[in-house]
Formats: sequence, C-alpha cells, structure tokens
Amino acid sequence: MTDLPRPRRTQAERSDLMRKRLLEATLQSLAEDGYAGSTLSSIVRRAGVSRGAQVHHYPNKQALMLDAAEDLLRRTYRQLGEMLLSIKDEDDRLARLVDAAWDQVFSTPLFNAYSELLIASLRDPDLAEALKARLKRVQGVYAPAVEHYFEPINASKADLHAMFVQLSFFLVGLATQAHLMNDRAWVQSHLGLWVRQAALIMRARKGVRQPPPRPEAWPRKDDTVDR
Amino acid sequence: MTDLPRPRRTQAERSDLMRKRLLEATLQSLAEDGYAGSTLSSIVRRAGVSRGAQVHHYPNKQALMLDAAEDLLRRTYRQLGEMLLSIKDEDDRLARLVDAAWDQVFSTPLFNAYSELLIASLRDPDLAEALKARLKRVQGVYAPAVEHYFEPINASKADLHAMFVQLSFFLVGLATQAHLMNDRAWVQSHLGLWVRQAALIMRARKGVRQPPPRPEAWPRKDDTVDR
DNA sequence: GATTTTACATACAGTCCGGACGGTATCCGT
DNA sequence: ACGGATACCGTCCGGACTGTATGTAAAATC
Repeated sequence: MTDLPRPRRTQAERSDLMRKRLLEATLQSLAEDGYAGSTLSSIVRRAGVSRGAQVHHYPNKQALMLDAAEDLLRRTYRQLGEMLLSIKDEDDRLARLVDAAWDQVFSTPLFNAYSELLIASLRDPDLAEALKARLKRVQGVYAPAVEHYFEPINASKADLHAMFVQLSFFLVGLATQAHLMNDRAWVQSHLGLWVRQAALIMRARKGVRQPPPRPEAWPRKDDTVDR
Repeated sequence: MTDLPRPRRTQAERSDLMRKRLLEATLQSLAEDGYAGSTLSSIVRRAGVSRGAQVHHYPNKQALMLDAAEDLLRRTYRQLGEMLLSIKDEDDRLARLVDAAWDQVFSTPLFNAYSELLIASLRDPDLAEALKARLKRVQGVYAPAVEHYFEPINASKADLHAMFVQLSFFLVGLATQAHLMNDRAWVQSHLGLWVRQAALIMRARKGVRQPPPRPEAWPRKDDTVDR
C-alpha cells in the first residue's frame, strides 16, 4: 500500500475546492430559491458538504453572499469578455451584439442570482458597496470594446457610451420582468427597436478584423472579508 | 351619554379602514424592509393593530401580499394617470414626461415595494399572475395618452408605443440599480439621452390643449382571493 | 515524529416566524 | 332586544434558521 486510493491533497487545494463548491451552490440557490430562500442549510445540502465546512470558510451568511457576489461578477466579467471576442465583423454587428448579450448573459438563470443580490443590496450596504465596486470593473470590459467596434455619427462619443449603458439598464429591466411578459418574439422585437435606434447615432467601424483589446484578468482578492 | 365619543361604525367601514391600514403598512414595510423582511408581526406592529386583525382579513401572508400588490398597482395606475393629466402643452413635452415619470413614480420609495414584489413573483406564480394581469391595465393608461400627445415621424405607430415600453423597462432597470450609481445628475443625463433618441422618431402633436382621455376607474375586485 | 495549525463534522442554544386557537367586543337582521 | 354574525384580540406551538461551541481527522511545521 504505497499509494492510497485517495491522493493527498494540500490544504490550499482542499480549501479552494470547498469554496468553489460552496459558491457554485450559493449561486444556484440564489437563482432558484432567491436570496431569502437561500438558507445556509439548503446551500450546504445542495453543495453536498457539511454545515461545519461552510462555517469554517465563511463566518456568517453575509460573508458567503459577498464572496458569491464577487464570484458572480467575475464570471459575468469573463463571459462578457468572451462574448465580445466572439463578435465577428459583420454588417449586423450591432444586432448580433445585443442578441448575444441577451442570450448569453441577461436571460440566463445566473442573471437571476444577480437580480436577487441587487435587490438584497438595497438593504445591505456592504453588499451594495461590493456590487458597486465590481460593477465598475465589469463596465470596464465593454467600454473599450464599444469604441473598438463602433463610431458615432452625428453624436458625441459620450452619447455612444451612454447608449450602451442605457442598453444594459434596459436589459436589466427586461430580465427582471420578462417572466411577466409574453414570449421570446416579443423580447426580440424590443431588442430590435433598440438596435434601430442605436443605428441612428452610430455605425460599425469598417475593416475591424482584430478582436477588441483583451480585458485584463480579474485580480485575485487577498483579504477575504472585512474583519 | 346620548352620543358616545366613538361614533358607531358600520362593519364595512371597520373592515375597509382596517384593510387600508394593513395595506399601507405592508407597502411601507416592503419598501423599507423588503419582501422577506416584511414579517407579519412587523407589519402588524407598523400598522398599530393586533395580530388577530390581520389574520381575520387575510388568512395567510400570501393573501396579504397579493392584495398589497393589487393596491400598489392601483395607486401607480392612478398616479400615472394624474401625471399624464398634468403634462402641459409645452415644447419639451417629452422631457417633462420622462422627468415626471422618474420623479413621481420610479424614483419613489413606493417603487421599491414594486421591485420587491417583482422579484418575489419569480418564485410565486400566483403573485406573478396578479402582477401580470394588473400590469396590463397600468400599461393601458398611457397607451392612449401616447398617441394623444405624440405622433411618429419616419416610424410606425408600433415603434412609437414600443419606444415607451422600452422607456418603462429602462426606468425599471434604472430604479433597481440607481443606489449603486453616482448621483442624480448622472440619472438625468441618461434620461436626456432617451429623450433625444425618442425625438428622432416622434414629435409632440401640435395644438393639443385637452388632456388625454381620462383613464377609467379601476374596477373594484369582488372576489377577495383564491380559495 | 511530535506538535501546532488547518479543514471539516456534529450537537446545541437562542431567536423568530407563520399559522392556529379560544375568547371578547361590536354590529346587524329580525 | 336578542341571537347570530362579524370584527378584533392575545397567546401558544411546531418548525426553521443562524451562529456557536466542541470534537476529530488531516496537513503543515519543526
């Protein structure tokens, strides 16, 4: 018995894996059961770990939620970056971008988790602060990409960017109310309207063959939480 | 003692008053403490009534929340109607309308209650159904008013209406995230962008002196809740 | 290899929530 | 005026949740 069937794992490996499982379960739980419905017991059950593991890594519920929010925005950051890289140089670049944003980000169950955290942050200043800080970073993803792909016509650069900010808010509103609305076609038609309106003040840059500047990696956090 | 200091109230009066107090407290509580934080005890405490009164009028929490949602949309319906009636025939009618919608509806604490109900309805089909039905009625308020005040230019009537639907979603997204953003000026500039974009496909009708058709009164509900 | 630190597990304590229930006051039809 | 219906009150109970305290195995340190 030189090698045990269970390989020896280092402490850091164990911790990272455990946190990953907890965060994954937390985000799933947020999406399915909502913020209030995401009880520590249910999260732990979903993750298939014990209650003690969670309490070891996160002293209280808020700490877990803060880290989950961080993780969620990190994922979104990455996903948005990949989506932008996947946009090809086509005539209907604007429409493709909007569709991709809706399909790959805002209409996903993961975004429900964001909605929950967003509403919860109305009454949790720490959570609000975390979301605010990380949101800025996410916005930093597509701000350069916007100028890379599009140029204003009869409008200022500021309007160009503002138009996309408006899009994101529109998509948030859409995502939180989509379940009250009819169907996908209805959503598509409204996305189409935005595209037509946006086309009035911007156009795709000609001859863009390179993808936008690769967004920088998200810096690892060193301090876990506030103490 | 011919006249008691407390005048005799009819049963219906007592009930109506009690429900009013409960609904008022519920909406306040939703706005301040959120859906999960709006416990029956806290609502009752806020309303200054006993626990038994509530349970008499609403058999469970969901029934209370359903009625509160109904009441909230009814109020919004009324408020939107009044707002539309207050719009004067001015050059910047569009801008005034948007500002009024933001100031008088979407940025108010009452709208926070709507956000809470909205998110809660993701996991409460009954609540979702109630919101959906009543939302249609609210939308019915400004649909005629839109055509009363504006006419499309280089666009279809459908686009005209869609543009305002888009506005409402944009405002919802704005309202749920405004606390993460900077300041009022920032919001104003984005509202301004929408106005400028809208002005590209619509204009105020000339010589409109009459207010839009007065929205019909909200029909009283007869069946209280599902049994 | 002994000891200290870290990772994880289980049991417990205190709190609070939602719903049920028994009782009282007020009103209404007759 | 009187009996039933309606409105209202205060309390109790089962359950669930969060945080804590204690115990055990594994890994790191020396």
